[in-house]
Amino acid sequence: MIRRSARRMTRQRKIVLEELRKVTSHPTADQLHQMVRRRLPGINIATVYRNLEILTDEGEVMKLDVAGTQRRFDGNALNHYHIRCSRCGRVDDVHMDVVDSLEEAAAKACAYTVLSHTVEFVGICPGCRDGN
Amino acid sequence: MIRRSARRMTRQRKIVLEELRKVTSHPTADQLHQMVRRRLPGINIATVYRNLEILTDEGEVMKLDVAGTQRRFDGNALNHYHIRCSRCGRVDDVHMDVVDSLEEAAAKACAYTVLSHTVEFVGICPGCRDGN
DNA sequence: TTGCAATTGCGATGCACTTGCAATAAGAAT
DNA sequence: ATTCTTATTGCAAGTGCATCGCAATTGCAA
Repeated sequence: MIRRSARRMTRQRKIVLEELRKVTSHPTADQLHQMVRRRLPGINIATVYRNLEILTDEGEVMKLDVAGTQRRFDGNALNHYHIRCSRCGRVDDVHMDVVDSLEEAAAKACAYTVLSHTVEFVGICPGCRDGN
Repeated sequence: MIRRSARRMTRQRKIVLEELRKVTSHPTADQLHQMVRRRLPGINIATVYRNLEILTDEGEVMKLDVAGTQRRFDGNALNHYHIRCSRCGRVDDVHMDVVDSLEEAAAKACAYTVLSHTVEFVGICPGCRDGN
């Protein structure tokens, strides 16, 4: 019988999750590493990556593979849309309804079994637009 | 006066574009490199990358920065949606209408100037589903 | 034909992420 | 509490994709 290995709630994993949940920004792994380091100075970046992978796997957090740039992470695992600033790379949530009907439309339009969808908007953030 | 440098249609650039237009798949840079190499054995991968960058810039082709995987390229620069197989990584077009109203909704829901959007579906392709 | 900047090929480099491995430490069993 | 198993960690080295510096080449306008 295939048994998935028991997960342990290590200090590292706990703090990675706490710090990610604490912010509404979408930090990259190394930004989060900096944040976590303030509470756990010795933690290694590889550990942060490994835990983010596991937490994503468990559905606790969300991995954002945003267009061609560095991966970012989101403490909110519910599907929601994002917008990325094409000038500074910043990523924000877009507080609009998720359009689940897109998936039905896609299912009709291709031969795949559709599982999920993501929407990414690209634009200019207020900071960049208003010149800073 | 700022003058963007004059572009030259080199043999390399021409063939990169032709090969990419020739297929409906969404090759990665190195897949395209292989294809181009059959006609131009000496071409370097860096040249392929540079040309894809320039052609994207000119709106001739589209760069697909698909979720966390290797970058892919699309000979069709008009906005359309894609679906990625979560098992094999293959990417296909989804022949459904582009929902431009998403951008209006996003504009209302955040403070950005919205420029564009992309939708990516994730699913299981027929080949993987039907067991191969 | 000439001049020259855009482009190429090549190797080196960068960057983000992953992995192998020995040491450490959760947390279940005793 | 103590023991035991094995998941997890820190570290360093490794990967893979993409980019860069530079000298040589080549479009192409004059």
